[in-house]
Amino acid sequence: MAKRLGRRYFCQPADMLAEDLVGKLLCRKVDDEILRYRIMETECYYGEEDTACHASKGKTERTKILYEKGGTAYIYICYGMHFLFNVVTGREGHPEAVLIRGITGYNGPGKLTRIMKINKELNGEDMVNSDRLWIEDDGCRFPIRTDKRVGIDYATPEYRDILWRYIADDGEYRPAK
DNA sequence: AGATTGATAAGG
DNA sequence: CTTATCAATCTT
Repeated sequence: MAKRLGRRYFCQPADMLAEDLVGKLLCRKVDDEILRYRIMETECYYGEEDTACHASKGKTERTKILYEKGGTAYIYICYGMHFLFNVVTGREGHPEAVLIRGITGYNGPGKLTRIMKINKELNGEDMVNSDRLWIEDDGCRFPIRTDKRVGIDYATPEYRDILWRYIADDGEYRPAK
């Protein structure tokens, strides 16, 4: 039986959640229709000290969402044309989040937001209470492999090379790139 | 390898 | 105000 993830869950550290969210069901309701897709790939962004994290330059109009409580949706436009979707994690006041990079059938962070109609309207949505966007656990588990994060060459070496990308390794899923 | 696309953040 | 940059994707 699938159960919805609550506040306690989202308040765990981002590196733990990034790994644990692989296999969970990302749920989106639009026009009384519920879309459910399984999360197959994530990345962890952790704190102002993580030079790949948007919050590494401190709190701004855009990044203030990262400082919200765990379970908040952080959505922003990348390269002028793609929405990228993150789940804020950890304790309120500490900027950390998990980027959802892939779901079954649609690999790539900009593709899944298009398919699931996730847009900037949902930036700041509280996924613990929302009836538009939430995550469920139906008990599904995958073996996980890790890799370096994608597209963050601007980060300092110790954070550029850290293995904070988590990929479902079920022999089926093939990540983009 | 190149085009696309517009928000964001920093600088004058 | 201007400008460079960007957690990507598609086409050639």
